[in-house]
Amino acid sequence: MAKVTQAHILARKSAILDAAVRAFVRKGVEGARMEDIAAEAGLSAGAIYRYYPSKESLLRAVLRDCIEQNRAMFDQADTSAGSPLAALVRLGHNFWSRMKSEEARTQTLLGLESILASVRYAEELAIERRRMREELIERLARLLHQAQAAGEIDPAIDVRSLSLMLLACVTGLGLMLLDLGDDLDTEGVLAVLIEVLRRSAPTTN
Amino acid sequence: MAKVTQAHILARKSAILDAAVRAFVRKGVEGARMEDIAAEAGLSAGAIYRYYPSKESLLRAVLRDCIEQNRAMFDQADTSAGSPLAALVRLGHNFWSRMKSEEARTQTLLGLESILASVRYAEELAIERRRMREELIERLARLLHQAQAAGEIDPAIDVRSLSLMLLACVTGLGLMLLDLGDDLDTEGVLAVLIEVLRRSAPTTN
Amino acid sequence: MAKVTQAHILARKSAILDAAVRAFVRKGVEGARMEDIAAEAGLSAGAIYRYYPSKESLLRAVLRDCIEQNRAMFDQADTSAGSPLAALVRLGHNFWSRMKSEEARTQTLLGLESILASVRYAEELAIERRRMREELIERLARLLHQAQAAGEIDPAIDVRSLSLMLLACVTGLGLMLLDLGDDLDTEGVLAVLIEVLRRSAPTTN
Amino acid sequence: MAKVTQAHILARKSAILDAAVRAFVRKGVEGARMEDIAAEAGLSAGAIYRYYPSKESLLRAVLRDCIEQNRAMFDQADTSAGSPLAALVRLGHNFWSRMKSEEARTQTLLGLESILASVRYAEELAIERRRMREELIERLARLLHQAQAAGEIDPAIDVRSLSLMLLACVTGLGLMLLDLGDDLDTEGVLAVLIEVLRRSAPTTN
DNA sequence: TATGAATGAGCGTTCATTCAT
DNA sequence: AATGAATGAACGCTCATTCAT
Repeated sequence: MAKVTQAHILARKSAILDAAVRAFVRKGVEGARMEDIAAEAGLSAGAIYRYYPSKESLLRAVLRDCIEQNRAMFDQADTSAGSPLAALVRLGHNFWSRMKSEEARTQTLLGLESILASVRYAEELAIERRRMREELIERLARLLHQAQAAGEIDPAIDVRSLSLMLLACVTGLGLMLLDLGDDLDTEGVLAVLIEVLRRSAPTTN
Repeated sequence: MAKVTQAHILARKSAILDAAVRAFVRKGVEGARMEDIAAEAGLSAGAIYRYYPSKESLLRAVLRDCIEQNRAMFDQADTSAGSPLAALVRLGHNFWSRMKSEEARTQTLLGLESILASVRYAEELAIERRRMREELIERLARLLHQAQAAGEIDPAIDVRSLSLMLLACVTGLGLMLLDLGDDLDTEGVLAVLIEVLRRSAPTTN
Repeated sequence: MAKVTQAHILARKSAILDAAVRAFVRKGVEGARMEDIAAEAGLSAGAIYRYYPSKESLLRAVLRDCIEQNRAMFDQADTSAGSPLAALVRLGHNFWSRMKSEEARTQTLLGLESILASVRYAEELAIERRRMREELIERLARLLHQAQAAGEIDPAIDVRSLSLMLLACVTGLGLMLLDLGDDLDTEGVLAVLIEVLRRSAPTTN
Repeated sequence: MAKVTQAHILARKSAILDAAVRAFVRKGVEGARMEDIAAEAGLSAGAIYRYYPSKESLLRAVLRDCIEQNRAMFDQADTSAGSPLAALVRLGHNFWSRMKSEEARTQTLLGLESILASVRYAEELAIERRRMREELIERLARLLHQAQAAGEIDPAIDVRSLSLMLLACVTGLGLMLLDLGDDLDTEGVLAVLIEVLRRSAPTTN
C-alpha cells in the first residue's frame, strides 16, 4: 500500500511538472500563476504545495527536467551502423526532423528561462547545463575523432572546436526559430553543414 | 525660462535607459522594480514617469535600443578593402574580439528577454528583430556572393543558407558564453569557421 | 467538497456591499480605500477581489443597489385602499416617516455620489437612474390621474408636471436634510404639500 | 506700487479660482489635478501655491465662492414693483430662465461637492450653506407674508413651510437636470407652482 | 488528501507638494 | 514671481502561500 501511495505521489508530481511546463511556456515563468499551473493539472492551487514547497522549487524541477530531456534526446541517437560521418549525418537529420515541433519550441523556451534563472538566482542550474553541454560536445567530438581515424575528416581540424561550432549552430537555429517559425529554411542550413563536413575530408594534394 | 534644455531632458532619458538596462540585466525584466531602476539612475521611482509612461514602455525602449546597437555594430564593420573572403574573415575577428565583453553579455541577455517578451506580449518586437536579422543575413549573403564571383567560394553552395549558418553560430555561441564564460574556446570556433570558409572554395578536380 | 456554499458566497458579497456602503458614506467614494472597506467587512483588502474585480465594480454594485432600494421602497407602498388622493397622502406619510432616518441619509449621500459618478465616468448609471425616476413619475402621475377621474384633482392641472414637482420636493428636501438635520421642519412641508393637493380640487364656481 | 501688486495678486487669485471651478466641474474635485487647474489658469502647478497653500484650501475657496454666488443671485432679484405674488412669480421666471444654463449646472455640481465636503471634512461649509439657505427662506417667507397681508395667500398656510417647499422644488429640479438635461419640462413645473400659489388664495366660502 | 478563502507583502503608478533655478 | 523636475506617500491590485474545513 505504501508503494502504491508512493507511486501515486510520483505520478502526481510528474503531472504537476507537465502542467507547469505548459503553463511556463504559455505564459512565461513570472506570468504563470500557481492557479494556472494547478488548473492545467486539474488541481487547486493549494494542492501543489503538497508536492513542491514553492513556485521556485517547481521551476527548478521543470528546468532540471528540461536539461535532462536534452541529454536523453542524444542518448536515443543511433550512432552504431555505418561510417562515423554517416552516423553524424544521420544524427543531424534526426535533430532537424524535430526542430520545428512544438516540443522543440518548448525545450528552447524553457532553455532560455533556464539560462536567465541561472544568471539571476539559480547558478547550480548553470552547472548542470554546463555538464550536459560538455557531455554533448564530448559525444560529438568522439564521433568526429572516429571520422578522423577513418580518414573522413582532416586530422588537422580541431574536433572539439568543430563540435562546439555544430552545437552553436543547433542552439542558434533554435533561437531563430522562435521568431521566424516556418519561414526559416532549416533544411538548407543542414545541407550546408553536411557539405561543410564533406569538405572537411583530408585534402589529397 | 526653460532652465532645463531639451538636451538635458534627452540626457536624462538616456541615463534612465542605461539604468534600466543595468537593472534588467542584473535582476531580469520582471525582477527589476521601478525603484531599482530609479536608484540605479539616482532618482526616485516616480521621476521615471516623467520620461517614460510605464515600465513596459521603458522595456520597449531598452529592447529597441538593443536591436539598434546590434545593427550599428554591423554598420561599423569595414568590408571594403581586400578580397570578399578576407573582409568576411576580418568581420569575424571583429565580432569575436568583443564576444566576451560585458557589453556583449548584456546584449545577449537583453536579446533573450526580448525574445521572451516577443513570445508573450510584444509581438511587434519580434517583427523588428526579424527585420534586423534579415538585414544581417542579406549583408552576409552579399559578401558571400561577391566571394563566389571572385572564385573564393564554390558557386554550388547556397549562400543564404551559409549566412544563416554563420549567424546561428554567432547566436548560439553567445548563448553558450552565458553559461561557460571564459572557459569557452571561442577562438577555436572562429578558426574552424574560417577553415570551413577556406574549404568552401571551388574544387578544382 | 464544496464546504462553502453558493449561499455563503452571496452572503459575503452582500456583506462586502454593506461594508462598502458604510465606507463610501463615511469617507466618500474616493476617500474610502479598499482597506477601509475590507476592514469594515472584517477582511483584508485582497479578499474583496475574490468577489468584486475592482473598486469601480464595487461602486457600481453599491449604486445599482441603491437605485434598486429606491424603487423597492415605492413598490411596498400601499396604494390600494381608499380614494386616490388618500392613497397619495398615505404614500407621503410613509416617505416622510423615514426621511430623517440614517438609512435615508445614506441613500441621499449615495445618490449624490451616483450623480457625480454619472457625470464623470459612468454615464450608464445616469441611464438607470433616469429609468428609475421615470418609473416613479409614471406611478405618481397614474395616481394623480385617478384622482382627477375621481374628481379630486382639477383636470386642468398637468399631472406629469405635478408629479415632477412632488418628486423634486422630496429630492430637494433630502438634500437640505444633509445640512440641516433635525432642525428642518419636514412635517410642515408635508402639510403644505397635502394642503396644496387639497386645493388642487376642481373649482366649483 | 504696493497697491498695484496687491491688485495683481487678487486678480491672480481670482483667475486661479475660476480655473479651479472649471477643472472641478469638468473632472470632479478628486479627478482634477493641480496641474489641470494650473493649465486652465495658464500657470504651472507650483505657482498656485503662492496663492493657495493647498488643494483643499483652494477647494474651500471655490465652494465658499459658490455659496456666495448663490446668495448674490437672490440679491439681484427685483421684488419691488407689483403685488407680492406677482413679484414672486417674476422671481420664479427669473430663476427658471437660467435653470438650464451651463452656469447653473456648474453651481449645482459644485453645490453637490460642497455638501459632500461638508459631510466629510469641512463642516464649517455646512454652516455657511445653512446660513445662506436660511436667508433665502427668510426672503421667500417675507414675500409670502406680504402676500398674505395683501390677501393673496390664505393666512392659514404656514409661510415658512411653503418657502421650504419652494426651495426644495428648485433644489430638486436642479439635481434632476443633471441627469435629464433638456428632456426635463421645467416650464411645466413652474406653471404648476404658479398655479399652486394662485390656489393658495384665501377661500371665500 | 484536496479545496479555496484569506492573508500580506509587494509592485506599478499617481499626484500634492517642495524647491533649486 | 514662476517653473517644472523631483520627491514620497499613498492607493489599487496581484499573487505566492497558508490553513481551516
